[in-house]
Amino acid sequence: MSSELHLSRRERQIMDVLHQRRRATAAEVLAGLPDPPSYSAVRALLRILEDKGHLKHRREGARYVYLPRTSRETARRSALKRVVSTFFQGSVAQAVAALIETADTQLSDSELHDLKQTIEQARKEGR
Amino acid sequence: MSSELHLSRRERQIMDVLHQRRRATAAEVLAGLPDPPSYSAVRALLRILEDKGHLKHRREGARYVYLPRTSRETARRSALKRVVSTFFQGSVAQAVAALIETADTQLSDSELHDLKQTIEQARKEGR
DNA sequence: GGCCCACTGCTAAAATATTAGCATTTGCCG
DNA sequence: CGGCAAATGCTAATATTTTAGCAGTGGGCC
Repeated sequence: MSSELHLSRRERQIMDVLHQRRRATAAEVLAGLPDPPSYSAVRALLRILEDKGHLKHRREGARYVYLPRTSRETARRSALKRVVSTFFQGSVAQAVAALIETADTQLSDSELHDLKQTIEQARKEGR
Repeated sequence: MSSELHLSRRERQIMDVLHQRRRATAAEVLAGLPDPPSYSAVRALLRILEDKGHLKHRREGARYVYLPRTSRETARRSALKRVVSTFFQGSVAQAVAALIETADTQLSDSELHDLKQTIEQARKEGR
């Protein structure tokens, strides 16, 4: 949880690529980085991140495929939590409203319908 | 927008404190930092962030009060956008669902009601 | 099997971020 | 109006991050 705060700039960028793609080879990570450095720079960082426990790798044929060590759900939750607490003073309701109102959002009718369902269910469950 | 990606670890931590508090003195920023460094270290960073255009300061009596340069709305939007794209593959609907379902969320009945309103309005506006 | 290409591991140099210390300024209060 | 407490500005040292280069390894393909 607090670990994210301690990541350096490049480390964070790499973890972002990994979370976005779920899994990636070193070459794919490189391709996903802004102002991409050299290939071996990326691999050095990947090794460091693995040492620190932020990711793991699997051998896949000749190469390594890297994956975040944190589960998808956990990572999502903690990312949202941070945004809500930093930018919305902890108000989930405000954050949801902002998400929906954001101009380039384009929620479909059926998505909106589903969301209402989700909300209704939350209400019933007494959250 | 891309600027956030280029912030160093401490710079980011400081901007987070500033966004959370809206405004803060150097001492308050220091208090809000994890593994707090020295006071003058914080002030050096504040000056750097100001040079880079990420924040501004106002004189207030004897001291400076620092503020983010980006508007609240813009900062919120871009933070959400980043999370949605990194952790939810761009699906706003999924992100909203995750926010609502998060266990420690505790949305009140009236908040849920308001959210439904917001959604209904989005639907009407054809978003 | 042998060759080649694409990958990995490691290490040391360069660039950047982070820090503390000290000199200076400001404003309040007796 | 003088002095003190609490700020700030600056600079140079230190720590960390970031990088590239080179040597080694694996595996597919002829």
